[in-house]
Amino acid sequence: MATIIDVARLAGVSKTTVSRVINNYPHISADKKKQVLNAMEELGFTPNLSARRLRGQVATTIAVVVPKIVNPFFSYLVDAIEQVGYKNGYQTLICQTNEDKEKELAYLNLLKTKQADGIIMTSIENDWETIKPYIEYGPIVLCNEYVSRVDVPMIRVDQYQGTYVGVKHLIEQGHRKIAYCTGGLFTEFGKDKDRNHGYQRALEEAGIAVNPNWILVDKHTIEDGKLVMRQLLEMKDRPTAVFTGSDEIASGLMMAAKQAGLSVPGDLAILGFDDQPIAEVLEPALSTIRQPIEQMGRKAGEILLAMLEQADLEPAVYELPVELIVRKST
Amino acid sequence: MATIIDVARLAGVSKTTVSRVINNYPHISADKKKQVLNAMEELGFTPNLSARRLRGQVATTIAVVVPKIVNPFFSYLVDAIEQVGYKNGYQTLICQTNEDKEKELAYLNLLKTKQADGIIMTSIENDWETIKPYIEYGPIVLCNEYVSRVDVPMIRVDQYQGTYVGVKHLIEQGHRKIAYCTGGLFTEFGKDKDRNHGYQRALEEAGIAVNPNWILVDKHTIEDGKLVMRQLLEMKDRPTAVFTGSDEIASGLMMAAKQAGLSVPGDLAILGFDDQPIAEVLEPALSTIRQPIEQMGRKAGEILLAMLEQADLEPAVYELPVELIVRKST
DNA sequence: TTGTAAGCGTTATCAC
DNA sequence: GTGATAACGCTTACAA
Repeated sequence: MATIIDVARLAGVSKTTVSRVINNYPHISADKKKQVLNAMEELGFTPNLSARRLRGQVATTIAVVVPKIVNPFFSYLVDAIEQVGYKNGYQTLICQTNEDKEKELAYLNLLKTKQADGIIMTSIENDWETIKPYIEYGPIVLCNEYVSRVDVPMIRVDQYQGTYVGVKHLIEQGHRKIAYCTGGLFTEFGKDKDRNHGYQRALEEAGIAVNPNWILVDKHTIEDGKLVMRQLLEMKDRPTAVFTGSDEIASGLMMAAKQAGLSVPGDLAILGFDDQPIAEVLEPALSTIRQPIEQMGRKAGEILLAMLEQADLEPAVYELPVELIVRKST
Repeated sequence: MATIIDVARLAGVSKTTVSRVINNYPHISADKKKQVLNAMEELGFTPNLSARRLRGQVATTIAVVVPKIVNPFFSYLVDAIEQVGYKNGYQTLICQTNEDKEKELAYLNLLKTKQADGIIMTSIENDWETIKPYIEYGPIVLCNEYVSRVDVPMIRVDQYQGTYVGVKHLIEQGHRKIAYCTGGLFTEFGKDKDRNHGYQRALEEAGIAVNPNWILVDKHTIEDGKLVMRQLLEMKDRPTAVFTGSDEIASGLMMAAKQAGLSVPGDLAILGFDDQPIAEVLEPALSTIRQPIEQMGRKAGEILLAMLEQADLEPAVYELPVELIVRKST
């Protein structure tokens, strides 16, 4: 590989001058600049980023932490972020935790070792107290996931509202026995908390009590959805509608329901979350809560880049709207 | 950030010794080693990778070039590669070209600048002659995509066989009017070529002539699929079956077909390609050609890592089997 | 077994 | 406007 010295030699200037050309220094004579440019061209020179990183503070890489890239929600998010990054000359490092705490920490260390200049986290495995110290090493932006303390910028959708509106919609369709099937847990943290509250609040307003048997947690995949349906079928007292935490669980539910001879939404109404491509191709087409994925990704990317340019950006919470999409499954 | 020098100072040894501990040098006294380890722990030391890269030849990053990460085929491929990488201490850099030649070249430059130690390409935008010179800078493995000259290892499935078997299956179901709808082009290069040949060969064997009106190229998304269906509907002489290049196109086709009141497979048989999750949830469930995505990714990762360890690995072609999955749409 | 010192390719500081 | 030179943090001869 050609280095700055080779270029300098060929152009008959010092390496300082070459460096100045690379970095668009203002005061360089036109002819020397041209000589350098020619030499760079001739040698096929590309600056060594490790060296630049080691030396100065070039920021060129952002890392995106996702739990599972095969989940369309996250692949679309990554897509949006990557586009913003690329447009601004940044590379995107994709970090898949597979919901592993260790792996998440390993990826956070990218910040420490300056392999990544900033990180966008779309999921959180460790406690916030464990993660927080890393902001010392570079900007962290939370996108999709969030925590109660505003130490870092957070891009979120109003999960409470989304769930509330969804469950309310089911109630308006005449349902009183509404199951709740979520990818998270039924806990008081972050995203889960808000969704839970939305569910509870909607029921409460309609004077309906929560039935703990109908709370199904930690469900993620199509396969999980099928399993859940089997569980529901075995119940003596069966819900007539299910609010799900993702279109994928909803898909599994719908498949298993149809297979069991249930009509959707006649015997069982199913509501998804996300509005992924799959929602539209299902039969009946899936009603769902649309998350503005692309907007979220773009916003997260833009904010991280802004923080990289001016380190003192005040962390804020950016809330994006969700939307109820009524199709045929409810 | 703590450096090797800080650790050395705290441990009361030279930085060489620290370096040796980091790199598991054999001959170090147990107590000095312990001192160093303690010091590293206390300071929360993490080696600076830019420095290591600049100095020696540590390989820690592989890049995966994909056209579109939101395409499940590629997100599953990336997933498999990432897992292999992580298990062996490598990071995975995801490079999305969006089918842009410039962007592909920009990503190939990662090799040149040693930001990536090796690259797995799952798609190719530029001519092979343009890409080939980059192998000078580091190993390149082709996975899914392939070219006729074996300059680099290639992991591929027998696209010819897949297409041939699929089309033959349609013929066996009694179809004689079979459309061909592909993501690529109807050309004589790489993957496209083999698929085309498979289609032509199967027809030929059954004594059926190719109808150019039924060759639809450059179709990728669900939306494309819908559009294609509209095209088909306008034809006086309509095919009774469609071989598609991906489950996504097939989904779009199926949606539009049902909307137009056509029964699948009664009025129109539809065959997908890939066997993505979506294939199973469609109604009727989609018959398709299954690609061993996970295997492909794993193999590609393993081979790249092997090349990184021993540079002189002879490039070979690894062919993986495809499988016809008959469901309800054919 | 351990330490000293040179150097990887770049940029910032200072001098001219 | 241009050029020496010293860092950045690490590894690796070479010496001890």
